[in-house]
Formats: sequence, structure tokens, C-alpha cells
Amino acid sequence: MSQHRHPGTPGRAGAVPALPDLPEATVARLPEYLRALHNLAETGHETVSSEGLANAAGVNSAKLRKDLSHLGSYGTRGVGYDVALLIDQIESVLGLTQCRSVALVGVGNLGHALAGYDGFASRGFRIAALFDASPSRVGEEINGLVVRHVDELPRVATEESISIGVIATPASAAQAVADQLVAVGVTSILNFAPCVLSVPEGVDVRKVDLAIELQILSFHEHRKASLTALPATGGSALTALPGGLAATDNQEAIGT
Amino acid sequence: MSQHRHPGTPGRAGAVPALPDLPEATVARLPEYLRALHNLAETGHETVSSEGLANAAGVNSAKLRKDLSHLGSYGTRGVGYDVALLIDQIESVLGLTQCRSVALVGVGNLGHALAGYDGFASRGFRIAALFDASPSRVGEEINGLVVRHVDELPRVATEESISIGVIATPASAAQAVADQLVAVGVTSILNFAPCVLSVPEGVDVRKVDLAIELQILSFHEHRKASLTALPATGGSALTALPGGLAATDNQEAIGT
DNA sequence: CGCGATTTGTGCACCCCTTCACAAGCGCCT
DNA sequence: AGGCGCTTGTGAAGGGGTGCACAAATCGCG
Repeated sequence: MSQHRHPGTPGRAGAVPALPDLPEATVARLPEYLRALHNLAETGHETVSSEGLANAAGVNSAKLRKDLSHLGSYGTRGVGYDVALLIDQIESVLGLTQCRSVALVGVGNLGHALAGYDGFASRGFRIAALFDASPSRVGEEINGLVVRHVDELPRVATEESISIGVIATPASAAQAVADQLVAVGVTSILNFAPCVLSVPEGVDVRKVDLAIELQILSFHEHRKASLTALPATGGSALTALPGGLAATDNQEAIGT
Repeated sequence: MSQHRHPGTPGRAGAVPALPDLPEATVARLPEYLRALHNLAETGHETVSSEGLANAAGVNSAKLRKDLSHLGSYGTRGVGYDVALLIDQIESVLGLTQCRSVALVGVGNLGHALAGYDGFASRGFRIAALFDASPSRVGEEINGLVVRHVDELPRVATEESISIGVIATPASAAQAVADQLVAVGVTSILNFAPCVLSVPEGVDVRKVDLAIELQILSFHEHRKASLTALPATGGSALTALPGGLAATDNQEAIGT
């Protein structure tokens, strides 16, 4: 089980520009580079060095160069990278040239916030439809969109050509919703419900679990606390950092 | 720069029980195991095999065994793992035996949802205080907590002994908030703002960026679309999966 | 009491990712 | 035109994670 057998571009299929088969770790960082590049563009920068962009994105400069090299040579030695050109390239690789439509299922506490989150629209995603199973929520209008019953998903999906489904339901409902999304042709799912989803091969699932993030932090907090078994202050951890704060710029690359 | 120089437990410091120095990848999976174990416990299971728990957590059984072996031998060969015992062990390692207090800064769209999210409390985290910089939000009551001005952070932090800070502000305010959190002794930060935070060494930052998750999905969607350059249907991606849905149980372990 | 079925714990090989270090290339200044 | 400084792109080394395959250990049953 869990055979990651990505066919591997069988050689004869040369219709698309490149499809360089990027490493997953690189793909996960490209959006961060993109955000940093947009910031730079707004600040009036025309070019940026790998060092500069790496700092803005919070990574090592060598890593950044290797990442960018995977999608071609778009830098100029001695100068750096053209910001606008690089933005176009990354957006092209990520498939952001077309605006993608998102269906959000589950308009509870979290789903409500996601529906109103403007960070999606500003990055090329359009929340095309909201769904919920609870009759008390169906009909409600959020951010200019009316919440529909989840049974309408098939009809609406064909109309809006949904490309990504977001699940923000309780865990008990998540699998059923995932099945429905898959049934209408959705092959990319972002799951906020704290549970494992079973999906057919070819469907990508990414999971975001807020409680898990806190638990990982808790572990490190726990570890740090037990390492600091020496100081005399037996009470709280308010040692108040002698040196000026914000001294370094490391980002503690844990996980991700 | 970015020298990850975790001191490495200099040998003489043997006061704490174990501190097995777990691999990061393992730490990131432990919460998932814990959730699966709680489900099993509620369903009445007393023991579980590595295969069973691995399925429930969506990972390989060999990986699970290796992960658990890092925190000691708590299984019985030929039988499996004692569910209750394993729960205790994992919670102990993750430092969840004590209830940790969380300070949430930024009660906008997302922060509002986080403040009301019951998934935190059910896993041992207590949202102890809410902060915002906007006077229009200060004083509002959410889930039984009153929103305070961010300037009160120092006083409240000492009273409540905050151990984790959550930033749900706009990106423009995030760095300043992080600095304030660090100044009052917080050494673990969960950042929802789309930006890189600079923090002193010893402070852990985990970042959750919802738009980035969508962009990663977009890449895979884009790639899948270009690989499927063959079929006659020129229109949308509604090929409707011939075989019965929910056939396999792979989870497409992309990233994380 | 011994044997077989079952399951854990782990040595090992493989692969991906990270990081260093440096050659190649580009622009600018003289 | 030539040289110099700066930056990219990349080969190679090292580390960490994953998964296989198997030995060790435990239980139950005859």
C-alpha cells in the first residue's frame, strides 16, 4: 500500500513545454518564493540576488539556487534574478496562470473564516461555492456567496468547474464529503478535519491540522524546559532574554 | 547564517528521565498516532497492532514501529501495543501532561475562528487570552474570553503563564507581535501570517499558510492536467472515475 | 512442555534532500 | 580590451528518512 508510483513521464509525451518533475520539497517552497517576490516587486525591486531572495523567504541561499535551477536558468550571473520574470516562471510552473475555483464544504467555525479569508483571492484562487449539510446554515450568505446544501455539489461542480475541494467539516463527516468530491471529479483536496481520508489513486490530499501544530510546538517546549533544569528561578519561564531581542534571523526549520 | 546548532545535550546533564532526542519527522507524526489511539480507545480497543494503528494514522506500519521504538519498547511481540499505555507515553513525550496555555493575537477573520475552535481544548490546550490591536475589537467577548489590547500582553502573560503564542494578524503586524511575544518569554510561536518571522535562537516558529497549501495542490493539479493530454474530452476534468470510488487508501504523502 | 502463529524491534540498503565549495559566466570600471 | 568582482549554477559529500526483510520475543494450544 501507499505505492508512490508516479508514472515518471514515460518519455513519449512531449506536448507540454517542460514539466521538469520537480522535487516535492522544492514545490513546497516555490509558493514562499513567490510571495517574497511579490513583496519585492511592490517595493520597486527589479532584480534580486539569491541571497536577498533567500533571506526574504527564510531559507538558505544555496537551497534557493538549487530550487530555481530545477525550473531552468532564469538568473544572470553577476546580477541576480529578474523579479518579474521569475514571478511569471513560478506562477506558470505552479499552474497559477489560470484562476482556480475552490469549493469549500463545511461552513462552521473554521469554514466561515476560510470563506472570508481574502488571502485566497489575492493569490489566484476563487472560492466558487460554499456547502454545508446543516439546514440551519444553508441559505446563509457569506462574503457574497450563498451556502448551498451539500447535495447540490454535483450540479454546482459541473457549472463552476471546481478544481480544488476544501473540507472544513467535523471529522465524522469528512470521509463522506471526500467521497462526494471525488465522485464529481475533484482530484485535489485540502483537508482541515482531524482524520485520515481514503481516496483513490491519483487524488492528492493535503492535511492541515491546527491541533497537531500546537502539539509539535508543545514537544519542543517540553524539551527546552527539561534542558533548562539548571537555573535558580524555579517559577515561570520568564527569564526575559538579556540581550536585545530579535537578534538573529534563524527560522528553526522544524518539519514542514 | 541559519546555523542550527542545537547544543546536543553535552553529556553531563542527566537529570531528566529520558529525552530520547526524537527525529523531527517522528515528532511530527506522534500527534497523528495520538489522535488515532484516542479513537481506538473510545471504540473499546485495548490493544492494537502496528498494522492497525498505522492504517488508522495513514502511514506505513514499518514507519510506525520505528517511530514508536524511538521512545522505548512499549509493545508486546505477538500481541501489539497497549492503547492506554501508549497514549500515556506519547502524551508524556509531547509534554501534554500539563495543560498548556495559549495566547492568540489577532482576532480578525481567522483568529475569530481559532478562538472558537474546540479542537484545541479537547487536546489539552487552553486559550488563555485573546489580543488585538484594533480598538474596535478590544472588549469583544468570544467564547467566554474578552479581547484585550495587545499592549496588555506583558501583564497578562505573567498572570497566565503563557507557553505558546499564536499569531493570526495581517502580515504587516506579525513581526512586531512576534517581538512582543518573545519579549515576554514565549519560546514557541504558531504563525498564520503569510510572512517570515525573525526570532532569536531558541525560539521555535511553525508556520501555517493556507494559501501555500492551495498553491501546492495547484501544482499537482497542473501536472496531472498536462499528463492527461490524450483523452478526447477537451472540456472539463469531469471524467467521473469509472471504478467504484474510495477504492484504495493511499494518502499521497506530499510534503509535511 | 514444546511448537507454531503472530507481531515487535531493527539492521541495512536506498533515496531524497541539504549544504558546501567552486568553476563558469556576466557586467563594470579602468 | 582587459581584468576584476560579483553571482549563478552545479558536482559532490554528508545526513536523515523510508521501507524491506528478518531475527527475537510472546502467546496460545495441543
